[in-house]
Amino acid sequence: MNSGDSTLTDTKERILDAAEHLLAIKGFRGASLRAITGEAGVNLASVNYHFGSKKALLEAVIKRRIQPLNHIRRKRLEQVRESARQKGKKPDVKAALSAFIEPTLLFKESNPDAKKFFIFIGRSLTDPDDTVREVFLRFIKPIFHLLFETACEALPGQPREIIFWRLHFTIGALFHAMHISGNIKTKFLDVKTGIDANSLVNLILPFVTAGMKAK
Amino acid sequence: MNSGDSTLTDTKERILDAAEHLLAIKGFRGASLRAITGEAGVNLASVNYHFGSKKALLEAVIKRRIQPLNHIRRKRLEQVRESARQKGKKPDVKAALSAFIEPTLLFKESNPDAKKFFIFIGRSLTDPDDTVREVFLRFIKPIFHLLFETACEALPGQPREIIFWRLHFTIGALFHAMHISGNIKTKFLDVKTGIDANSLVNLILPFVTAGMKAK
DNA sequence: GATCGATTAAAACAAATGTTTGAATAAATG
DNA sequence: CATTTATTCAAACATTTGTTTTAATCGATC
Repeated sequence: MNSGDSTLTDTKERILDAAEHLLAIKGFRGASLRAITGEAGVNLASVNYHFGSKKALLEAVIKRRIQPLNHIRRKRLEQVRESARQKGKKPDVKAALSAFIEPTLLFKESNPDAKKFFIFIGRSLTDPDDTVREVFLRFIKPIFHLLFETACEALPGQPREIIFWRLHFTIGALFHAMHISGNIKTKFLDVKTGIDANSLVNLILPFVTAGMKAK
Repeated sequence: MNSGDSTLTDTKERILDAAEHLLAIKGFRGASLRAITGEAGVNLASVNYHFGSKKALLEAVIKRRIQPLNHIRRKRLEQVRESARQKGKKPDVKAALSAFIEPTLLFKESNPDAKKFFIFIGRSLTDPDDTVREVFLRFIKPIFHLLFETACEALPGQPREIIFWRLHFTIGALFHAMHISGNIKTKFLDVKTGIDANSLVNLILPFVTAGMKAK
């Protein structure tokens, strides 16, 4: 019986790893269960046995990575708000953006396999498959709202609608950067995509900070 | 015989329209030829008869919209460079960005059907399907290079690599905005997606201009 | 009006998909 | 050890996919 030992979860984790890889490069429809189980070295039927369906596998793949990431993002965003409240000042815009962006980008180096997931996140909101978008949105929504509220506190002069759109521009810039920087191809539109997470943070933060503060 | 009359091209255009619609909302793999021909009201085999293959249909769909769009973007970008050269000054950053962004967004209102294509463009660079990315990249690359050179002239103080990444952030912000603003769902992460093109231009231009100029 | 090429139509094709089945094997339990 | 449960495995299932085929229909030209 399943008692949390590694022999059983081995199969599940091998499936998750292979699925993560293939979902990232092939998408939900393009990653067939035969390809996934083939790469994982397990039987085709084991996906439906362990997860129930392909959609449930997708959810498991996303949840495994997003949940710990969201935990960090939430903690850092609440830190920014709390420390500002203690000082009696409004939160710093750059700090708020950094609280969301830095964990997201550094996440790549937290786990060697997370790199694959980068490509997947970068496509999450525009994925042609309803299921993928729906699952990702469910996870992203609460964090996005927290980021939004923090940004509104940091920029009390700006209308909320403008902040909303500018955060979407930020997300767009970030996710696009994640997609191309996580790409297998070494070049994308002639830019070297092999860039380390810290450098990318230092590139994107000034850009979006200036954008949020604009005018 | 084909002599350019509307009865013949009618079938091809009906296929193109239906394909554009379904490719946008379902993606390349999700849009089946049966669904496309069904919506177009034509026979299944007519796609392979008129276009040769599904991939060739995809190329035709993209080319039909992208080519005229690229023509406008190229003209406007060259205008920015030329008028700056005549004045003996460097190009204006905002003008350069506007030359690329404005036609892209206004394109939505040039054609009532182009709205569907919006979603497709918004996903073009991160599409899970190799074919889609490859075809879009082929069309986007030369314009992106022109935009890059213009931006380098406008920001002579900045290293080219930084400009390169910031333009990618710009593209990411723009395409993400296109995707959600072209979306069928009226709400996306609680923001109203039904926004007219001019308002979106006025929202995104200050953001990316400030981002390009940052520090 | 007959002929010939272009287009449409219905049917069949082979390949690939997610899922289910039922037997075989392994592991755990009494 | 015997038995029960969990897991693996190969095979088959029913759909769906893009493409091809072959015949029917249409349109223009002689």
